[in-house]
Amino acid sequence: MTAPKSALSGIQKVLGKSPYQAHAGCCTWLNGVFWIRILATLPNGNLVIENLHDVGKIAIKKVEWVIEPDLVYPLLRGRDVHRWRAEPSAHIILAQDPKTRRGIPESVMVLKYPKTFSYFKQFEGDPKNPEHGALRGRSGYRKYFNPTDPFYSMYNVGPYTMSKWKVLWPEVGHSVRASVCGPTRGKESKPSLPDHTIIVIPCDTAKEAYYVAGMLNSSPAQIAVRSYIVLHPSPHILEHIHIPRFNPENRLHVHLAEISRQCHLNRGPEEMEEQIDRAAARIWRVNLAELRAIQEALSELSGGNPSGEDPDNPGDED
DNA sequence: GCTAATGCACGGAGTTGTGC
DNA sequence: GCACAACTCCGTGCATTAGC
Repeated sequence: MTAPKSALSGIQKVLGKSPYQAHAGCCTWLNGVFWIRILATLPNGNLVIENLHDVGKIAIKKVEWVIEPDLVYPLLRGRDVHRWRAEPSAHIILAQDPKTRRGIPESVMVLKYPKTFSYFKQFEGDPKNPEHGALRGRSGYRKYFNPTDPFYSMYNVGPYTMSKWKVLWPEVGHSVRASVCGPTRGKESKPSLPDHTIIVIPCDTAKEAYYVAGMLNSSPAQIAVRSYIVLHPSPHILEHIHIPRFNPENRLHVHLAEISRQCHLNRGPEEMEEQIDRAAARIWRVNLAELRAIQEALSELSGGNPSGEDPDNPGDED
């Protein structure tokens, strides 16, 4: 760990193992098949979709298809998650049972979701000699699944993936840019699913999610993270940053959750972030002098941008 | 307009944990 | 101690930006 000396005493109060567990998002190994754009909704509810054929390194043919809406979820990519903001930019087809951690059996797919199954079928590849760029040829499928498992099975999909309330941050970057993501509003009330470049903490309630995001985005947590990671703020962060379990009876916790919620509504104006820092500092018992030292050190590390947000991606451009 | 530098996301492989 | 399962971590290469 490297950090300015003046900030060390404050940072030490933040360190420790967290009771929360973080997970990577779902891994497809062939995003160009599973990631889609919805072009239209038909009167019977079915969706006209186009695969995001050009998102990945592996060339995929471009396809327009009609599928059932049941297995389509909003997709959060790394670029969709910012500090205090997470907005899905595409959709993903999840033909997976989070409990068995296998794809939905083909026999069920044929009966219940024949259009979605036929969509996948065109990308299946030769079962005996699966080529690169086919679903059966995916490195992960070959490594983790049997040829008898559904050929559209995915990885890193568990109950946490389907959690209604989540705290997320992108795995790529020099800091944690945390945001809360709840169920989508309106007709399509489905959880947004993170891709595998996003780290997820499942939460029971909205308040708990706002509390955890507030703690992670606070200056004490930010500097602790930045003092030891190089590029990938992965789930291991919670092995080092101690975030006490949310207690709805604890007024400090509830207060922090409320400010964090306001930051999400207002995209984190500076005066609110100062309140976040102070509330988080009280929870960690970091005194005011230590907090000031941390904020100054963070400002130096960020080149005068203590929030840790990318200067070219402030998150309030729209 | 071209080249170099930088940032970041995708895809894959290594590591750790668990059960027998 | 071994085999298998689970999943995190990171290298590579593409896209974007900056400098000339």
